[in-house]
Amino acid sequence: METRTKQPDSRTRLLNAALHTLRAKGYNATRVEDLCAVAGVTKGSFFHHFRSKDELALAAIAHWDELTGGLFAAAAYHALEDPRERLLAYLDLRSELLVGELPEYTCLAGMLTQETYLTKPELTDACERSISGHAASLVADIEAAMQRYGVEDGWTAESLALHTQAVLQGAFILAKARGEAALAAESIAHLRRYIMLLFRDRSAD
Amino acid sequence: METRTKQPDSRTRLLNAALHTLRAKGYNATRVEDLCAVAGVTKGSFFHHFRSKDELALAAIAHWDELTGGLFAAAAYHALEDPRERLLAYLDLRSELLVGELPEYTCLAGMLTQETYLTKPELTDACERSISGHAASLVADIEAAMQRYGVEDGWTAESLALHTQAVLQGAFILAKARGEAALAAESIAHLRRYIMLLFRDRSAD
DNA sequence: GACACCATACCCACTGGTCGGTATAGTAAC
DNA sequence: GTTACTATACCGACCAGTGGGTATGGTGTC
Repeated sequence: METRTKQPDSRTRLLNAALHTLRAKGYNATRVEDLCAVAGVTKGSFFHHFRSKDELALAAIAHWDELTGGLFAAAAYHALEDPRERLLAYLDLRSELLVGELPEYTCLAGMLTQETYLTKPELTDACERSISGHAASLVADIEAAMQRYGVEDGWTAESLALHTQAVLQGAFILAKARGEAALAAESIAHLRRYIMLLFRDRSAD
Repeated sequence: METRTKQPDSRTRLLNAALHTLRAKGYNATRVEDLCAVAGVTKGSFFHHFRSKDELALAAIAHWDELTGGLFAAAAYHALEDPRERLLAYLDLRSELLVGELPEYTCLAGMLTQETYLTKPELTDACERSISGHAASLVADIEAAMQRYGVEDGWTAESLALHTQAVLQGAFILAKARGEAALAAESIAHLRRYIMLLFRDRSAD
């Protein structure tokens, strides 16, 4: 019976097409029909599943959150005992993810934020929640590290968490401008070094 | 005779309108007629001065380079004796520039890079030159600081220069997502702390 | 100083293509 | 026959770019 090479359903195919194409071309330059072509469905099908292009973008962000949320939640480093090591391992994972074509490892939320700021408030909000939510997942480890390494320096765990996201977003822009993933990796390496310098053994002091 | 409140000519008004509107709405969402309305000229005038919307964007980036290049070249901190202090003062200046409405302090090149990557190669190239050129203007100070503070750590001056730009770009995205400039300032503060940690007096070691 | 000529700047009505979205009819499954 | 989905033809708004024109000022010539 050979169930037609078991593809995901049309809706999911459209969402996956959106993840790829939106990151590659941005919101405005992506045509509904581009997505249909990539997903292998027709426009009729598209508007059956989504009321509008905007609604698809919102759904795509939700889809993105689900995928990435799962990826990081399942990562092995959460088992590490030292919270600083957990943070460093998180950055190492981010570096390892810089493989393949550029639009494959770039952040959807960061991309859309830039473009929809001021023109599509609901989209920007969704992106904000996505980024802030991901940043929030780092706060506990940062707080624990601050405690363990006796850091009391006038900055909050939340601000460092957001800073990590800023570095990643900025690294993606630089990588796009130059067309090399290596650049992004170097920026992450600088951030890693910063975290090592922040949380260092004070025993010698 | 009262020369009619001395406005710049139409071409310059269009370029200034482009700096503002492109940063606020992005390339694709900016209509030629939006720019004309802001500049107070007609579409006919627009196409008299620029062959196409693309060409205007290129001219806007050149205009941007000129303005920002002048701004940073003229900054007072170049007179400081210690190269580390020059770097820190550069970051302080970047922080001080975070005033007014968001699209006023955001980076045009970073914005356009995101959006035109893969769709408008010439524009992306121009953005890349703009960002890389600005980063390059920091390299000499970084090298001097590395020398003075005896840093030999497996990273290059160029990579730190690019990292500063990545942090700034990322900070702008976060600020857009959350709608507050304060966020960008905090990221710059983290970068400042990193540089202080990198270049610190080794006399106590 | 009057005339012819030309260049630059500018205006505005229009067009031709594009694209989000709709209407409608068809098919598969149960 | 009803529900879920897909296909195709089409509509209407929008917008980059055009074409054909005017206004102004300069320059050479007599």
